[in-house]
Amino acid sequence: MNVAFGEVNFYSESCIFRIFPDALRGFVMAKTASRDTAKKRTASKEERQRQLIRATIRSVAKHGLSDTTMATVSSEAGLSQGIINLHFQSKERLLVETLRHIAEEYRLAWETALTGAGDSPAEKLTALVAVDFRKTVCDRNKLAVWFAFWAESKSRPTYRKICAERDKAYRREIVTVCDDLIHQGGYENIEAETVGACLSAMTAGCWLDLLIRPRSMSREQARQMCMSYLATIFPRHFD
Amino acid sequence: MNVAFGEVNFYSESCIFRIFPDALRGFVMAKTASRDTAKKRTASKEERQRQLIRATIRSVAKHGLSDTTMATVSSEAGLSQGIINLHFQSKERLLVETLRHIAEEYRLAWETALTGAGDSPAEKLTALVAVDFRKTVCDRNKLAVWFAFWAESKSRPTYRKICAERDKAYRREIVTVCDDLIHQGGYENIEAETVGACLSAMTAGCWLDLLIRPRSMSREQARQMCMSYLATIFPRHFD
Amino acid sequence: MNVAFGEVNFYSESCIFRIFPDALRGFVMAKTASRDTAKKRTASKEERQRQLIRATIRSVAKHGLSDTTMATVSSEAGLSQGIINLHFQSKERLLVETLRHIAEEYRLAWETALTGAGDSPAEKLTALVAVDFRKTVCDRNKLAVWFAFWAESKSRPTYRKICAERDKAYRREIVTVCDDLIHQGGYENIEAETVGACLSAMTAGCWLDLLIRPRSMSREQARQMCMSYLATIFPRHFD
Amino acid sequence: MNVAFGEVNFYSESCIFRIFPDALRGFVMAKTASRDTAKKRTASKEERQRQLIRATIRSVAKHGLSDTTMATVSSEAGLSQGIINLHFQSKERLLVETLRHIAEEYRLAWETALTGAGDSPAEKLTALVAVDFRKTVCDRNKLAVWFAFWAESKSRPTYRKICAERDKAYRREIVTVCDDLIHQGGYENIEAETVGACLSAMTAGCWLDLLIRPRSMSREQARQMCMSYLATIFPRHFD
DNA sequence: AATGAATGAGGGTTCATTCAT
DNA sequence: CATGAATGAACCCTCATTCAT
Repeated sequence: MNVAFGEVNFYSESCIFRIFPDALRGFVMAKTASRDTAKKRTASKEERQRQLIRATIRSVAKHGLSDTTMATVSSEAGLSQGIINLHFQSKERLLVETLRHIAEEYRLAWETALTGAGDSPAEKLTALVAVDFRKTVCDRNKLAVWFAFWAESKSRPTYRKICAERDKAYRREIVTVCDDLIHQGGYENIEAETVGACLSAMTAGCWLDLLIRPRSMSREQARQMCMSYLATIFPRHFD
Repeated sequence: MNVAFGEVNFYSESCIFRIFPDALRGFVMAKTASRDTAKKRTASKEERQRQLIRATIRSVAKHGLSDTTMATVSSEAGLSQGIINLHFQSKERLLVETLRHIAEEYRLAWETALTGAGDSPAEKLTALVAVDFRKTVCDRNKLAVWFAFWAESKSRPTYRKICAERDKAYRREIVTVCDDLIHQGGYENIEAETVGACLSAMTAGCWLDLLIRPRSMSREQARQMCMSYLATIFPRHFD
Repeated sequence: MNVAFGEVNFYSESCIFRIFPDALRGFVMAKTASRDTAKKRTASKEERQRQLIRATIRSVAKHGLSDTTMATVSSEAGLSQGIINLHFQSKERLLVETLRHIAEEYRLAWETALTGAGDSPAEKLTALVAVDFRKTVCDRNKLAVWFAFWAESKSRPTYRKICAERDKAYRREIVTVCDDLIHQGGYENIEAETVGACLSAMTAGCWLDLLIRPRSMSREQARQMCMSYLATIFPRHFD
Repeated sequence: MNVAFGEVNFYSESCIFRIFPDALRGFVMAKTASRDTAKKRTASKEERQRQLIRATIRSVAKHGLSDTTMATVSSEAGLSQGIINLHFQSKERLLVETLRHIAEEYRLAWETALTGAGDSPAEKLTALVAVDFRKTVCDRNKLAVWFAFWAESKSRPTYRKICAERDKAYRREIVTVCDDLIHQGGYENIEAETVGACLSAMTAGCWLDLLIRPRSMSREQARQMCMSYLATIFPRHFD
């Protein structure tokens, strides 16, 4: 009934431990102890959790974070009331896992993109920008979730921490790549830090536009905007 | 007791009608009709509303929008529970009025800045950027409110509308100024629209950083980042 | 604006002390001590109270007792919020005085009617029945008030007491008249008590119909129903 | 702990569908579809609703309609606060359902009585009058509820409608029976309509007395009063 | 593992009452 | 005498959580 955007190929089976890195891992491991039946149950357990996280994303996008209740989520998932407490113990934990999920998914996306990209810094930058605006990452539902958590992160250290970690890793990567490009490309007066900060800021700003004024801009246009910025900074490598 | 950030010079007395432009204006006018006592009562009424809006901003910043309740707001204001319904009828209206207030304050800020700035497009752009990062506008509490409403605006047409209006006016202005600069400065291949979009995106992105990673960047650094962007686009007019 | 039924000649000036027999009397007396100005103030004071009682009747009729608030009453009276507490100290007292008022008005009405009627028991009975269905007494607003208080009287001794007093006096009177008629008219097997009870019950039942099914019956039809009952009981005196 | 009056033989199990005739029927049917567990749950659900309605009746009788709150009802039922909204969505619906319940119970009572009575109109009339004053129908708590709703029915179309329907059916029946009696018994000058109206009015009036002056009259005395009225109208069939 | 009836704390709101003007 | 802004207790209702099934 409720078909969400980008649910296909949600993430590959192999990386399940990245998705629930902290608390759940031990739990999952414990359960996986005995073989076959356990495996089945475990799989089903994870599936349920992912299903609920997907439902949470849709609910936050549809109703906003303040109006997302256990009821909106479980009904969005087509399941019963008590299911969330069964799998996540509390609403707070569901939300945290949801944030962690999209953060992890994001990290996975650009790490994968980097591996797939060419070796040159310019190609890497292009790949990183492309990731930020590709369908699965830049899905409007997920943007709604990002902004919901960012908005609360001033008052919720837990959210802030998760966001900060995601951000730090990404920023480090982009600065490294920029630094390479600056040195390899002979761009003397440019600071990698500044370019990284500008590019990140621009991306976030574009995401905001895509979220609240979806008609004003497409994902592709947003991407080109960021590329045009790179072109002014690194004229000999982009256009 | 509760001293909020940035309450000094909240806005000048003269521009009260700009702050409550729609519904309240008629009301205020009517009440001000008869002399002294009325004036006093009216003043007190408006003062209460501003006081409550300020308290709302602090509460949203401190607890987040989901955890902002009538109790947190009224206690932040040092007043009783019923006061909000007395002045705003409902929580929803208080929130809308708070958003409207911030939006109007923002518009007023850059309009005033434009009038005070020199005649050249470059000076105007400089002034516009300066406004975005000046203390009263770029106050972290207010940023928290902006992001809170942006986050909900996908699911709340009312919020979206208010945000969109604010945004449209500002964007139009900035594009006009850029256009002037492009033509007067002889920048051929540059589109004013794109520059405006980039600058706006960058500002929003910087605001996000200032909100959730306040140690990573100061307002002044953010401003310089934006100026540096302008410098790469309009090298003969900025540095 | 709000013109109530039967507000003209609300009750004659002379019987003011009947209307507020208990608590208010001392109060009023105290205030009347000094002459002219006092008289004026007192008059104005009573007028306010009557005005508020009339407003209460309209409000109970319009909104029901559960939805009658200090606000509905004072706005119905065209006066300010605090006025009721000023004159009646509490909502409860306003309601009690309102009940007392219509009870007293009712008593006054049939007492007056009896004095005006002929000397024969039959004429008296006719007059008593006529009172029950005359416009000022059987006004639908007032019926709503009667039933509102009757409905609550099981749980409110104060209401029950006032209602009971009104009722006892009336019943005594009607039984006396019936008794006279029985003896004078030579109706042997008839008990005055029973006839009185039946007639009272019928009246109350007709009032109910007039209140909740006003189209099913007019006041005049109700009166004739009661008279037809009397005709079957006292065939030689009514038809 | 809270033993209510007249809870014995609340209504027979077989007639559950009469009690919730409209909205609930479909629901109940749907739920009863699958066997045992469903049946059990459904039964429990209905039981809860009846339990709450009984508690409502007691609360209205004890505190009056204005002072009947979700808290008085749920505590009277020995259940938690939220239970009412769980089963009836709102207080208003609980009240409406309570009125509907009493009305339906009343209708069922006299319909059953008619079937059980002899074939002659006189026997039927006797049965109808008996029902009006039998313990389960003429319970003082239920009378309090009837009068509470009648009192509000001027300002609440929903209540008025439910009362009117109940009344219309009953009145039609009683008029039919009277008509039969008039024709079969050769009572020429008597109008069935009038007798029906008188009898109904008398019943309502007696109910009022039983409610607010319970010591002045017993149910049996009230019944005899009504029978004595019938005896004066139809002397050859009653005494 | 999953359900959904039940709970009760806490939410927004109403409203009788107070009091400075 | 009269007003109406302000209070805060108590209202109805929601919803995260529990638990019997």
